[in-house]
Amino acid sequence: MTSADKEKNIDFIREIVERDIREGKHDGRVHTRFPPEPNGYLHIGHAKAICINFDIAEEYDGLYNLRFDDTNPVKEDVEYVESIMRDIRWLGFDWEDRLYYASDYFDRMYIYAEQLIDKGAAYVCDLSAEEVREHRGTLTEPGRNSPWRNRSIEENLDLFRRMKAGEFPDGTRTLRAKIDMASPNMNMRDPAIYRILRKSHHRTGDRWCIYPMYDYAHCLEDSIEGITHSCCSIEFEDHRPLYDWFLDRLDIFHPQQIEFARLNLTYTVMSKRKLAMLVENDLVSGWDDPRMPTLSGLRRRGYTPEAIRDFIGRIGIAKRDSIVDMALLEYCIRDDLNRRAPRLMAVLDPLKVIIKNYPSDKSEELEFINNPEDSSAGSRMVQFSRELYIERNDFQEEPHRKFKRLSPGREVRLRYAYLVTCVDSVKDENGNVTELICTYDPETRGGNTPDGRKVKGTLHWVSAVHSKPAEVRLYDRLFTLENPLESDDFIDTINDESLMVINRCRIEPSAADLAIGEPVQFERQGYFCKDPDSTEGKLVFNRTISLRDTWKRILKNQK
RNA sequence: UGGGGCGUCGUCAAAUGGUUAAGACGCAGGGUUUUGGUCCCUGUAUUGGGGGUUCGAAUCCUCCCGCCCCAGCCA
Repeated sequence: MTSADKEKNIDFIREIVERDIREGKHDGRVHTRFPPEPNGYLHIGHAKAICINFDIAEEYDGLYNLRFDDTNPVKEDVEYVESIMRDIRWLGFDWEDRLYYASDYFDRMYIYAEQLIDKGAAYVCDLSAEEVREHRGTLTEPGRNSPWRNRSIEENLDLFRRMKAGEFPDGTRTLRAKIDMASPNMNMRDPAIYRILRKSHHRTGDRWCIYPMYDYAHCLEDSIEGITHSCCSIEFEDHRPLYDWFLDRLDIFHPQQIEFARLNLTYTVMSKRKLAMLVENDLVSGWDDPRMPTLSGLRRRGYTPEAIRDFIGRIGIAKRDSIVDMALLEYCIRDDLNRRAPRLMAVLDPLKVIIKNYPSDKSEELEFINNPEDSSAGSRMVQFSRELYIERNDFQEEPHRKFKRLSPGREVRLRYAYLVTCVDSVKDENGNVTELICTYDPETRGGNTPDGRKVKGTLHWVSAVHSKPAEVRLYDRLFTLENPLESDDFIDTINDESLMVINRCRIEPSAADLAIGEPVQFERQGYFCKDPDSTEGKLVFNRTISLRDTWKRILKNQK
């Protein structure tokens, strides 16, 4: 692609970045960061933030940092820092040696806080949390100044040092920025910048008993790292004046905070709290349940990083609230997997087929194409024999008008094998078909017709003796509502059929050799991958996504 | 009812006063096909509402309406 062909439409953030480069701001340097708090697992909403920050840095020859924003030891844990790093690497990003922790800067932040006090821009406040709230005012009424607001610099310095030294109990004092208790922006009403908190930190242990607050810490972290563009989600928009205030007061390197809308997806929820609720109430099997929008869940489900990044690229970046259609994500994973997933035959709901005129002591190898979309994927040999399984719903005793598959007297193709005709069926006492009797045409080996005759249907199949049993887990959307939050209680809208386990599946033997998570297409059905629950003797597959199903649509449109 | 932000196809989302208002997904129809898959083709909006400025407005002004965020010693 030449530069003239390049897509001209860029998002507003890239526009800002390009303008800054053009104008030589920060010497044309671009440096971004992704700053998760290590207090939970990453979801696809985080993937958007990661891609925005990291892709932009890459596109403009810049750098990106991974930084853990670990300023609140109450909620944080190393377990999360590990899972976060694993997920980001899985997405395909490499922060090289630029891994940072807010806690690495605690000393510098403390020094900056003393500077703020020195400048008369911060004070130690003895109000309780409750009293602070009372003084803050409301959305429509201004707040009142703290009685401690006009302490001398010396007293503030002394008190702040003693806070650090551990002389005061938790919660008894805070360091506050001295801004404006009447500001229409609540964030500017003398926000707390340090609190006393005796809680062991996962990295600094018990070295500190005071911890900086987000608004104070975050701009400093960005500044210290020389971040040029600090892209965050939109709820921080009215924190930006505070972000700027600290940096201006301290007169240090000043990054630009830019806000964008968070990602929402239909038929799921994205808040950490709500996802946690699903886990805690055993509504899902864990954070990596394949129905979860977490990166670990999507990974286990069989989503690829390429599909997720493609998706993020397609949804664009803007500031308005939106709910992206899950169908777009599904399109992206199908599109990716169609190109790369090798094909396999698997029968989910087996119906026995006897090929009457095929010798019972015979079997033969037939050549199957591994991926029609990728000739380099080659072919494989698959065993054919007298007794086979086909999909139960590929047979209709009294076929629907548009049904193209097997029915009494009709000839269809068994993919890559032979044309067969159904001549009889065996039923149980309830009248259910338990077995089909067919004949095959030996002239049609490979599924070709030397006489040029056409058949409408082509079915997948497995050989009864050669195939292996498997458990298959079919997933559907976790919620029945496009927007579960429109319900009084989103839990009520959980889809009872979001997980369907089927146990008597039969699968082509080579499936046993697949690695955990390796994507495959079960022909005519969908994309699947082996679940970590698989053992030596038991194959377990997750359905990542079904193939598009126009047959289902034909039936639906008829109703 | 204070402040901040946002309203363009069913869903995302371009358009930066002059285009028939991009594109993608979805949906509908058709073609190809040894996967009812893939692929290909066709169709699918006058921009929240009213006034105004202008030769010309989704873009500018104005009034209204609607949605989101903010009253943690969370991030």
